[in-house]
Amino acid sequence: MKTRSQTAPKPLKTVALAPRSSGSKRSSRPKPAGKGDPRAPKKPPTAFFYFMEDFRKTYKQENPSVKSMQEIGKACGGKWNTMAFEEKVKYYDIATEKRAEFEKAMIEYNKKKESGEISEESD
DNA sequence: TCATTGATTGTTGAT
DNA sequence: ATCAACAATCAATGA
Repeated sequence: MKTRSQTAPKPLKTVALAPRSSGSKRSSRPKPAGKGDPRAPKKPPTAFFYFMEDFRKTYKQENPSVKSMQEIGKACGGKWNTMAFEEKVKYYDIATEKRAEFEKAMIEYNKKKESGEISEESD
């Protein structure tokens, strides 16, 4: 409800009227601004990641032989899909709070940039 | 690097 | 000029 995301597939507008007109495939990010940013707020882990932290331990206990995150990741995704929203909401809640802080940090970060770019702290 | 999914951000297109 | 949507990249882990 507050955030725009949260897996809320809403009907589009422009897309409905103009599906893909103006052929312009923006393949790849035109301007990777977040590459050389001095102190750009990094993205906080998503609910899935938080769940993974907990799942990792559990999975490791049941599968001490499995150390590859690749396999755990698949297992995580599999279970994540079977998990009830009530269980997931718990991780969503954590991630949501983190995002709130991240958003705030991003706003200030943008302001700084707008103000006059951030001085690269000469260490 | 790989895989998982979610989330964010940026750019562009259209009105 | 502003809204809306898309699209791609990134986030951590652990060998």
